[in-house]
Amino acid sequence: MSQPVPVTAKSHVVLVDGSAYIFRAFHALPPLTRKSDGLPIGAVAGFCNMLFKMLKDQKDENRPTHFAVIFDKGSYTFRNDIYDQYKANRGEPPEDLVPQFPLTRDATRAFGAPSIELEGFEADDLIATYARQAEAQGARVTILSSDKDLMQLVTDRIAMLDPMKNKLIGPKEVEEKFGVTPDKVIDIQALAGDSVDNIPGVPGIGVKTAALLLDEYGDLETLLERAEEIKQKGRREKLLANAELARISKQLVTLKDDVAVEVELDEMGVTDPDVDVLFDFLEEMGFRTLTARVRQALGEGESDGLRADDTAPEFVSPATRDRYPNVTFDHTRYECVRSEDRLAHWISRAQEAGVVAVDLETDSLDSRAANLVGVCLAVEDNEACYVPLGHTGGEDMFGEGAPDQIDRDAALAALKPMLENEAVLKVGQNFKYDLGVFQRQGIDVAPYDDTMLISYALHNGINGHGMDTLSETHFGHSPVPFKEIAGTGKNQKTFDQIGLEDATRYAAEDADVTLRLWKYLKPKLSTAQVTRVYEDIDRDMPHVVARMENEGVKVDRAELARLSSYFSQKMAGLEAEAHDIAEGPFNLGSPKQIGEILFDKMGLDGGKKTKTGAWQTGVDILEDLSDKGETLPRVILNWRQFSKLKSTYTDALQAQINPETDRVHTSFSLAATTTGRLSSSDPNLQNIPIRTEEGRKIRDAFIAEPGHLLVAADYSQIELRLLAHMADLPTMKQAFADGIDIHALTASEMFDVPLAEMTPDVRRQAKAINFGIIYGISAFGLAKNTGVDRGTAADFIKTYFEKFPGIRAYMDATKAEAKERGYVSTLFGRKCHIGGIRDRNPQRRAFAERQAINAPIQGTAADIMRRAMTRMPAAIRNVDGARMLLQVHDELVFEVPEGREETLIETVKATMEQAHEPAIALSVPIDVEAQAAKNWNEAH
DNA sequence: ATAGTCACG
DNA sequence: GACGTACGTGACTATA
Repeated sequence: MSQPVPVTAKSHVVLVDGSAYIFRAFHALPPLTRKSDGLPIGAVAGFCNMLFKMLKDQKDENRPTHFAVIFDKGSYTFRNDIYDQYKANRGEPPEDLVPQFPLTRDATRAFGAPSIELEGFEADDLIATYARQAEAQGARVTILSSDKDLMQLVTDRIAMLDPMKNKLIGPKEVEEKFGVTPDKVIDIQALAGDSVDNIPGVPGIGVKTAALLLDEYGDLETLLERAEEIKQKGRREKLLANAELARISKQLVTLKDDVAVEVELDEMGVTDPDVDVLFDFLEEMGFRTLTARVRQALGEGESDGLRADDTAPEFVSPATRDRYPNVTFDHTRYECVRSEDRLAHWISRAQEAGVVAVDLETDSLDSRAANLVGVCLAVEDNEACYVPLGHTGGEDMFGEGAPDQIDRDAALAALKPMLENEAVLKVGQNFKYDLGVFQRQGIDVAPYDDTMLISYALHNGINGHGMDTLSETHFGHSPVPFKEIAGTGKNQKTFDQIGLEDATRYAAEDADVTLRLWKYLKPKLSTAQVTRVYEDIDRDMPHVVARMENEGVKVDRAELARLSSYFSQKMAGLEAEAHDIAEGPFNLGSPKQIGEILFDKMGLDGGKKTKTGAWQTGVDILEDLSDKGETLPRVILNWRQFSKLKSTYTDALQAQINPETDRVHTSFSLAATTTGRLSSSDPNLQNIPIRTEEGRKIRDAFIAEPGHLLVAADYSQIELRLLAHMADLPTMKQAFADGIDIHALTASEMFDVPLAEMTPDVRRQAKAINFGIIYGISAFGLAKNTGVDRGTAADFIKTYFEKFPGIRAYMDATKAEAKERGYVSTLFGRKCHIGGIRDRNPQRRAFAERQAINAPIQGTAADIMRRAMTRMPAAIRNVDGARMLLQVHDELVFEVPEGREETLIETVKATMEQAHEPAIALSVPIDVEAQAAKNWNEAH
């Protein structure tokens, strides 16, 4: 049991929010039951794992000296006297959780920790009391909870730790969440309210608005007193009308930190548990794995080899923050460069160093609309400069007009030799953007590295690759947020309007961080054995893709406008028809209303609810109803199709056309997917309709310039070819070698039908199966997709495995590899990290397994495509006027002067078909089909 | 902001 | 034995 130990400045007090933990564990963990009698004990198991890890598996400086678990007691507290609706929305706890409440208290005692609760108070109040007491003694406190109500307690010495996500919550994180320092959190909550606890707050005021108001007025009371002064009418009236509600809310959310506790803080001193009591308890629960671990830990002493449990958190405290390398950022050393002399000085420093981080600031996120506002260079940690070139205003500018700046063209001319100097490596973060801007200035930056892509080669699937994420992950440092210097909302300043001091602080830091990321991440490429992936596949993508984005694709606005009104007409007709059948108007765009009409009002069968309790009205459901003879579902589906086409394509696309060139410029993301594919956005040009006749019409609007043609070149069945190679499927490989229709071949093998007698229907089923295999097949999924029942689908899969015996071995080996290493690899060595592959929850694990099966196939195809793309500019240089415009995963689109299309097709085909060479040899041929036409529709 | 739906490979 | 499922994306609309 615990022993009395005085709390001092050296103590580390750990307080567990027991009630909150078991609720979360109950929902997050699989529903285990005790073997002996079927008693549900999943939450208790999670709780015990957590306790065990906490007490035994910690590094010395983090080991708790004092430890207790705090629970809620009863449901009536002093807060109910203040506001009778407090937590009135809470239902009864789940039936399976109720018996686990007393067990967690037993568990706490079995581990030798005090279990603390007090009538009339919530666990939060007791935690607040103890935390403040400990802090007063100078001790360090860690609260195990993710409850935001506790965030008001956070200080330099009091941190929270989310035990499920293993995320440390300090003052910085609280500020990220609420936008104010921890001491203002209660004011935020008083204004914003909380639907979970039924705290009313001020209706219509959310966290964001509350933070803004508090920022301006300081605290809640001042705000309420001066509410008359608020400019926005809505906010003013809401606050005036609900001031009392806000005051009550504040009382409700304020934790009571002076509870007359029964157990003193000093009594929580950590001791070893009584082994007999502990083992008795574990045995009784039937926790065999945990029993073994505890035994091992006690037997082998401190230096045991315990393995971290999948679901148990690794315990990290603020003290471990210093594990990050070199994180001192000193903004005072950044220089704002205002003369050509100083610029020359920085350029020569870059030349001497041989490596320089480069970052551009512009007035827009769209690199084509963007005007250059400034350039940053970083040459060493903390040694960075900002060169303003296009600032138009700002608060540190006296009088009116723009500040003194170096002439933009002179600065670019001075920078150009260094940027193009082979002996100086330029480092950028998401460099595609900057390269695109430089290209438009006639500067071809080389050589360069992109820290985003280095991170992508190293950690795809583990963390994001944006600069802020990388800085936080690797350095524990959050760069100055753009919002901090530019504000938010419609009054947000663009970069040219920001004062030079703020601009320098923000911009130079970006370059500084980028250079440090490069120093930190680049050497990891070779240790992780992904140097080839980065250098041979990814590194040249930024300038190649920047070029494609700059080119854009020509779109016929008039054609889109015509289609738009055609779709409108169709929609109007269908809408009238739908309202007629439903005998009343409703919003066809509202899934909620559709569900209510079909299943509540009309009382149709076959309704299913989503996990949020709404009726499902997706295609599957509506098609089912339609097959049963209902007319309304078909009408809805048709309306939806036209609505989609109109809103997403004909209308949205018109708005994206650059009026000067009549061209549309998408943005390709090079590090967005877990498999190596690109993605496209603003607008997404990788999902332009093709599958239906009406949708295909959109493609008529994607055209070539007069005197030019579009060429579309597609890899044919590349994923199935790669599957045949990787899983070693001789029959399939032979079929590809012979140029046989692969889906027909599959059908013939599976259903014993000679190729000559193949029917479209049988072939269609085989095609669905082939796709299913690539996706990590399940009988359910296949059944849903082919329309056969689940038993038949299961038979299909069985037959497939028999006819193509390599498949099973491939799948098993891939799953095993994922489980063993946490990632799978493409043929080129790109690692795809798979989260959840060791998850105890069978559903999540199965999902991860399907990802693992699919990733090497999809990823290898993506690698081949990337290689083809980076080789393409050199390959098509001999075709005058040919330009690469778009990539759609297995397709590239080009524009070429009429008359040269045949040469281009020949070159493109060869480049694409040989893109994997010489890195790998394939036992299947790679085939590319290409066609030229006036528009994208006919080029297929 | 999130959920539902649907467009693509 | 039950449970939910094809892999990878992005955009729009309704709704909270």
